[in-house]
Amino acid sequence: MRHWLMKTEPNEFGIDDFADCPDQTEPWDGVRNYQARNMMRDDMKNGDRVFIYHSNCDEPGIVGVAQVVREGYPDPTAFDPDDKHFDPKSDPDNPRWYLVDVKFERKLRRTITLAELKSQGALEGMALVRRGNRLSVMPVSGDEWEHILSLE
DNA sequence: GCCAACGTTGGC
DNA sequence: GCCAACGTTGGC
Repeated sequence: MRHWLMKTEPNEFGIDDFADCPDQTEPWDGVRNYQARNMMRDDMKNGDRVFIYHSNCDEPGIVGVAQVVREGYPDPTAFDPDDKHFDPKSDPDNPRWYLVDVKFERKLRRTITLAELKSQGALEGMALVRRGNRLSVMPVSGDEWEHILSLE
């Protein structure tokens, strides 16, 4: 089993919105980055666990844990002209964008902030804490996962 | 295939 | 709101 981290903007879709959605399950649509796409399409498997991270907000950091419950499939929002993530170059016969469904597992007792993550020597290899990182889906090693949970 | 211009991300 | 970092686009 692998571990991951997925970013979301709390003013768009935060951890509380996630906890409130039907079946507590959400198709992680709208990702338009090829590296992130490849991980969702090829690497994320049912049962993999995922940190939910709040970005672009007052207190960026890890706020919850989720689980992959449906493996990569074409992102329907790419085909919908009325959707803000519509991509006319994504052909239904040859989809450009993929997503996974994730299920809310729990909210952390507190936000583990980006500042705190950056202060941890054990985490300096994480893509998240490196400068200029813009990936919205990224792998987390087993050791990093355990270390982060131990901070809670 | 290079690379300048442009758009987006996201911390601060 | 600023701006650095990065990805994408498109002319050549």
